[in-house]
Parts: sequence; C-alpha cells; structure tokens
Amino acid sequence: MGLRIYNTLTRQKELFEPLTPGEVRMYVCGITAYDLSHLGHARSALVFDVIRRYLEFTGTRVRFVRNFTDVDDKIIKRAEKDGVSPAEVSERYITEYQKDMERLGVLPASVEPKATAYIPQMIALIERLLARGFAYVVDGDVFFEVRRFARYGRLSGRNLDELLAGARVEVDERKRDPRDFALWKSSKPGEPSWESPWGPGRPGWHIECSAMSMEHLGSPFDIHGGGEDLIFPHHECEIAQSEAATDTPFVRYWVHNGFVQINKEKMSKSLGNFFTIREIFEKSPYGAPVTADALRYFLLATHYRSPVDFSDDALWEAKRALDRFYGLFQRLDESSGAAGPGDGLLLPLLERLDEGFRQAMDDDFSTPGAIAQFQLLRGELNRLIDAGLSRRSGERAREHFRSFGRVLGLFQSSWRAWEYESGTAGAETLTDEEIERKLAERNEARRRKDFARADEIRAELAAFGIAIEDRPDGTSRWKR
RNA sequence: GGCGGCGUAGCCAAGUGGCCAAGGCAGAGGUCUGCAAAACCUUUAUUCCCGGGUUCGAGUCCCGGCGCCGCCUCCA
Repeated sequence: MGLRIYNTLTRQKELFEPLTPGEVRMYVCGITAYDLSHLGHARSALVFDVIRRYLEFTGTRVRFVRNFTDVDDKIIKRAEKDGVSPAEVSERYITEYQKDMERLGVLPASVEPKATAYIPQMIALIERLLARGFAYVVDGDVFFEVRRFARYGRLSGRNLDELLAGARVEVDERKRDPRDFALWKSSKPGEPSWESPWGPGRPGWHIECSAMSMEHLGSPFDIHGGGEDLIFPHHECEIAQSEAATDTPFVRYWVHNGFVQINKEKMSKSLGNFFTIREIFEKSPYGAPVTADALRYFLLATHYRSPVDFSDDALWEAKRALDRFYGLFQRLDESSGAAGPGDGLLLPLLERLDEGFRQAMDDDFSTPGAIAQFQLLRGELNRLIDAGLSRRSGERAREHFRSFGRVLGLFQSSWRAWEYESGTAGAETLTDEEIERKLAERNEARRRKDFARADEIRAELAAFGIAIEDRPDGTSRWKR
C-alpha cells in the first residue's frame, strides 16, 4: 500500500516517497516565543510529533527540525511591557514551551533552532535574492518583489489580483507593490538589531524558516508543516524566497493541521478564547500524566486536518475512554497463569491490530482510525479474558498495546500508575493502607451477610472518590 | 467581496463509487452480583443539510441552494 499524505500544494492525497529512501527530512514551524502556549500550539506540536513517530515506527530515519522564532514585534512589545530585554522574553517562553511539551509527551525535535542564531544565513539568502533581482532595498529595508515570482499564490490557491482586492493592511508607501513583503527591517533605536549590508536591522518573519530549513535539511526537503493559518502568507512567502534564491523546488509535501476551536470558533490570542497548556494541566482534576494522555487522546481522536472543538466534557470523555483501556490492562495483568480457550485466538487478533493500525496511519495519518482499531481490540480481549486467557497471553497483549500505542503516545503507563494519577488531586484522600483496611472490614461484613455495614463502608470510600469492584471470589479491588 | 474547508445517529467522529454506513461517549434492555461496579451480550442513522444530475450503482463525483467555519492582518 504505502503511506499517502494530503499535500496542501496539490490539494490531494499523494503517495509519499521521500527524496532519499528510508530517510525523511521535515521542518515544522514552531512558536513565536512571547507568551505561554495554548492548546492550539499543543495540537500542532502533537500532530507532527505523531507523524514523526509513525515515520520512525515504519523504520524511516527522520531528521526533524522545529524552530523557535525569537525575534519579532510581539516579543519586543512584550519585553517593553515586562521591562526586560527581548532576549529574556524569548528565552523564558522557550523554556516554558519545552516544559509544556515534556509534560504533554511531545518529543524534542532533532534540531530546535532559534532564528537569531541564523542571521548570517538569512543575510546571505537576502543578498542572493537581491543579486537575482527578486528583491530591492529602500532606506535600510529589503522587500521581496512578489510580481517577479510567477508561482506566488500557488500554495494558498489565490492569484495576485485577488490579494490586492482583499488587502486590508495599510500599505507601506515605499513598497513597489503593496503585496511585497519584508525580508529585512531596519531597526528603530532600542530594538534588537544586527549589522547587515543595508545597515542595522532585523530579519522579516518569513526569511528565518527558509534559512533554517535549508541550512539543516537542504533543498528540496520532504515535509514542511504547520498550522493551516500559516499557509498564507507565511508559507507562500517561504516558497517564493527559497525558490527564487535557489532556483530549485523548496518542499515536496506541505502538511497543515486544523485548528482547535472553542464553541466552533478558532482558538486564538486575538479572540481571547484560548486555554494555555499550563492552565489545562493546573485545572485538571487528574495527575499530569493522566491529563496528558487524555489531552492526547482527545486531540488524536479527530483527524489532524479537521477542526476539533475543545471542552471540559470532551476531555472527560477522552479520560473515560482511556479508563476502559487501563481497566483492560488490569484485567490482563490479573489473569490467572493457566492456559485457556482464549489463548489460541489471541495471535490473529494482534495481527489484525497491526494491519489495521498501519492501514489507518498510512491513510494520511488517520489517528481516529488507529484509535478505532485499539477500541476493537479492547472489546475482543475482554471477551478472550472472559473465555479464559493465560498470563503469558495477557502480557503479550499488553505489550502490543504498548508498542503500537507508543506512536500515539498512549498506553504507556502502568494501570496502577494510571489509577493513582486519576485520583482527585488536592482533595482529601486515604492512604492505600487505610483503604485496604476498610476493604477488609467490608469483605468481612459481606461474609457475615451484613450488607448494610458493607454498603456503608462502600459509601464512605466513595466519598473519598474510591470506587470498589468486587471479584467473584469474594475479594475486591478498588480505584481512586 | 475573493479563495478554501466542513455539514454523517442525542453527542464526538471515520468513511480513498459497490458486502448490513467504522469506532467512541451517553441512553435502553439483558447476563453476572446480596445490591452495585467492572466486563460481556443486545439495542440506538431504510440513511449521510436540501434540490437536481452523472452512473448498473453515490455519504463518496458534478451543478445549484442553505447553514457553519477558516484564510485574505500577527496567529499552530
């Protein structure tokens, strides 16, 4: 079959063939580091993390670059507001971002370059564009002349006339054409600046990604990703700059993720309807590992290109779904050592997961399809356990969940850790010993057929958020 | 206004022209249980926003509506 990826450039799914077989080079636009990241940033990071993991899962070597924009108007503004330097602002929020990613279980990229470390490469690129007649200098600013690049607009599906008609920005009079964009900006006093052939200044937004991607991945490279709001103008401009400078294609597959929404509206800074990753973890009633898994499950249960609507209910639903999986893992773990009728049926089921999982992921990274495969297997395994399954088979099945789940970053905890972290944080709770003592007392009462007392103890434990499940043999297990 | 996307059960959500339209959550009934919980079984869309068309056959392709969203300004 082979992996097929939806390419924004061609607006269709295409068979994915890396430039070098067995090796993929991908670049994803990271964040501008001027504030805490929100769920939308988390989705983008997660989606490309999963894409990267899946490629690696299939035996591909992945060189993965995710950048940080650490020079920008918003950073400068924030620095003024906080009374610190722009560098301090970006450093701080890069660190915060990395903390968030670690907590979410998003792996670090192979390279995480910062724009300011690539000023010489950017200057070289701009000089090349000037030499080739694609750019011009006005009072220390350098602009890219969009009209000179015939393919401008191809990625976002628009032509130059439409862009002019729809222009809502106030036009910089010094531009030859209102659609031209800045490659280099002369800096005002007090702003971060670097020496350049055109005087002290700082790079325009788009040029950094061209410089950093080509520096680390060459040109062309395989996959360039980002949120769909970057299609225009950011990625359109990247293509123009890069291809005008090198005269070779820039990127082969453009991949864009859809937005996180709140009540069907895009989550964004400007609308103010955003949740930071930080506050979701802090507000969550669960431990961080459980919240991370629930968040991942929630985000991956929708295809990456579709919008996904966030709510507390949605997160709760994801948590419930994961509870069922961890419930299965516990049952698998508790299965008796003896061989049973289920053992002979196990292997075909595991093979079916293998095939179904790959088929789903090969179809433009259909994580919802992959999750459905896990759900199917969950039901099958519960039935096998009812029929009788050996401990050895149970371990084998659990290992299957763990190895395939790793691609999505799910099912990696032990069921004990899962239950423990599911405990209502902050609330008063009981120690394991206290719970065991209560449980023993209850089971003693049950033996005496003193069900009133047994139910009373169950209610007491329930008040602490502890649920009891009785086993057929008269013992009980509990969950926080 | 231009461009793009979406509209599938109470809710979330797959679906690359052709077996009964994945899967999950919630609900209902049942098995099990002292009662529960968990697990399992059964059940929940004669139909995929509406109207045309292409086809032997369309949720899936085409045309026209209606509704929602996004981009066109910084934005994952």
